[in-house]
Amino acid sequence: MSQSFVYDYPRPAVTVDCVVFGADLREDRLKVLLIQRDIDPFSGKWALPGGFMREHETLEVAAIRELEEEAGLKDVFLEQLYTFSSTDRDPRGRVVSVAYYALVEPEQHAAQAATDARDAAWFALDELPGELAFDHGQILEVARERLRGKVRYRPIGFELLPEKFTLSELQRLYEMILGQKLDKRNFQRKLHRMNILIDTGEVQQNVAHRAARYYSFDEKAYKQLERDGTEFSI
Amino acid sequence: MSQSFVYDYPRPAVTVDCVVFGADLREDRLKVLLIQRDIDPFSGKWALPGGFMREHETLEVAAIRELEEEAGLKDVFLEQLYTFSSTDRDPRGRVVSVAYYALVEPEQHAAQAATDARDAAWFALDELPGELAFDHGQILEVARERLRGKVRYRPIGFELLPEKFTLSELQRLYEMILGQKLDKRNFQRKLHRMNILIDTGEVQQNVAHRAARYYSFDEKAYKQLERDGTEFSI
DNA sequence: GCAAAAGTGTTCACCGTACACCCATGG
DNA sequence: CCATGGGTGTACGGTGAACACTTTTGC
Repeated sequence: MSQSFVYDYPRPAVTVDCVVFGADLREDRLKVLLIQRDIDPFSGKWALPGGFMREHETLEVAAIRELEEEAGLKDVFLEQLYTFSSTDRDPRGRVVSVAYYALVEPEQHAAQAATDARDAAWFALDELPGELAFDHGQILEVARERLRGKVRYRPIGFELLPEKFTLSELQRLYEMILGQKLDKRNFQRKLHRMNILIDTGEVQQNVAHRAARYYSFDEKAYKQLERDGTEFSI
Repeated sequence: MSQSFVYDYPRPAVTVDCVVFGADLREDRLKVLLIQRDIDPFSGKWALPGGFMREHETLEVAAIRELEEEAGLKDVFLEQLYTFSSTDRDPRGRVVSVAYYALVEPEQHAAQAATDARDAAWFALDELPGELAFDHGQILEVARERLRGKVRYRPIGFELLPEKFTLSELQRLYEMILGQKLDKRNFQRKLHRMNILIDTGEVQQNVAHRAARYYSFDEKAYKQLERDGTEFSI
């Protein structure tokens, strides 16, 4: 099939890069998953997990594969971010990179190094291990901006959250992403009004204060709201 | 440089495709710029203008070049839409396509066929010339959705509009994009409140009704609002 | 004078925002 | 009993939405 492909110019390579944000509710800050490169270029430097797309896979599949290969992460819901194409972004030659981003719980996604990576770890966004490889610092900035914009207009989807969560946890997550404090009463009222929360009936156990209720997302109601184009803002 | 590139897999090709919307204020409807292909695959079919990225250009540059080569369009402000990578989207083999979109005035951007195109023309969105080549019908749908979403949260920028325009023209443009009627008084009040309109002092000439004022966009004020993250909705 | 589009205000309902106190639990 | 976080209501201001008439102009 591709043998018969008529194409006169040298082809650029296509890579995927993944910006996986981890909302560390314990430490109350956002982290990002990085891998330490073990091969040149930028051997020893930290970078976003990612790699070359293969011939028979889509970009999404490549991104999911690379995340597992390089950092041991599975079951991550990725969303396409942007495609980067500066001519000098890779010293090896012409490489176009399609970036994806995701938001997960770092505790449930223990990072572990694998192929081509000396190490894999979570880093707080204000404590990055030096300058990242390639243009990954720039990609990370674009992803942060996108995540902030996204969360402002749409409630964070069920894909991005634990099965069960308390409203305080959800609020802390929003605060981390937006980088600002929110009013507890207003936040709770707004979420309740959206009718996308299901009270699981469970409550926190063994906490030294009044136990919080656990909620889960009402996936059906949420998707219906998305279809209706219902607007939200936090 | 690219000779020394270590990469074991067959490389996919990279193309750009451009969804150029034309707001035809006279006919009160949205059009899209298409070209009729003159080479296989899909010879004779209509398609989005686009083509292969070359080695020493960025995707943006490639998109601008292809728009001029294939349809004679210049000075178009493009925004990246999405990157499509289904494995079967091109019968010639593996092709990843990065789509861009834009909104222009069709009168000021006369389409004319050129390289690889038998013809180039504007089509109303509900009168497309049959099924488009490749997955371009799908790309077009994604672009429509994006344009609607964009216009709902941000006022249409100065890049996308004539130098001078009346508020009715602007309203008709919004109505075309959103596919719904808007209230004249509410629309005008909202635009005025944003403080991004400059009254040019000019008025319509030779119209069989009260002459409308011409406005232009206050680019500086608009960018300032964007920086502030000021929210709008129409 | 008439057809055609421009321009202009008010009312209502809803929502975002600001703000403070009592409740339940473990230690 | 105290420290900790959970949970709740109200008042105000702003904005989106609905709604109709007068003005200007060319013919």
